[in-house]
Amino acid sequence: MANDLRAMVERLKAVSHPLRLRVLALLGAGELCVCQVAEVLQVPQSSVSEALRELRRAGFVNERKEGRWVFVSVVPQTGASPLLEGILAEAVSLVEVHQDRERAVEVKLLSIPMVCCKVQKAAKAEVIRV
Amino acid sequence: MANDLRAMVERLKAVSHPLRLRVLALLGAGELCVCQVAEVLQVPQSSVSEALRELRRAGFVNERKEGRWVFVSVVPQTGASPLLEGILAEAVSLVEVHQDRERAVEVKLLSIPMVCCKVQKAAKAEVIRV
DNA sequence: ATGATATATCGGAAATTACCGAAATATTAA
DNA sequence: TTAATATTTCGGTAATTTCCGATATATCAT
Repeated sequence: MANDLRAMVERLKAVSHPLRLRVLALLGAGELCVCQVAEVLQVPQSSVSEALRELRRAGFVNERKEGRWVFVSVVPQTGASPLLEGILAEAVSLVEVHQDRERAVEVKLLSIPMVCCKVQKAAKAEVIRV
Repeated sequence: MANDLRAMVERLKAVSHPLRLRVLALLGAGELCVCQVAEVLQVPQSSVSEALRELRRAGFVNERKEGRWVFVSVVPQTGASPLLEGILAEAVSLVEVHQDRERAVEVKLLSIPMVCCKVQKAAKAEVIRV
């Protein structure tokens, strides 16, 4: 990615969004698959997918395919990006981020990813049925 | 300002904009008045004013009134904002920012601020006349 | 007072972005 | 194969943001 002002603005835009910043901050605590992120944050999976696309475009996250799952993580910190460091450092002090990370631990203990999308769909159906 | 995720997103939005990021990075090299910023960056003065309003709202810049001039500067770095530090650290490596800062030195040597708005208006009139 | 300069706000059309359900694609299991 | 699950892309309206000229306000000089 070009090292010019426009490119930096695009990177900033990528995190100037509640969901995208939440996702990045969540991944700061460790790798997750897309469906786990959706389950932790309780948002539509398509929204998570779109958020991750932007974060990838901005060079903040990597992906790793494993079967039908896509695991995403923050790019390794080589000290090459003061911006990313600053964002993560500031984000970890936010209560929402702390809560999301606690919830991620629960989700992982519940032997998800195998069932998390299923869980989301069931929950949605429940809402409709009631 | 509240220390929640929404507030951090608002701060990020404030710099997710070419002009606003340029202004912040320019002020990182030292205090200037509004008209000097407009002269250095060669943009309408109202645009600079609006950019500064957002940067002030985000808590990135301070203002100091002196007569009819408003001098603006980056808030003192107390290490309390890793985000601001990261933004400035990343911005100083951009060629555009380097050029803007060099131009700021010229503008200050030309005994501006007293005449910089006048200069801008004259330049605009010139364009219209030709 | 009048004029000149600096700054802020306003208007409002154009461009951009957000949002999420639905549909498409991919991989695995039975 | 068919079914189930995970992910991405699409559609399309609503909401937001951008941009800058014009206008308003403030301060200083004469």
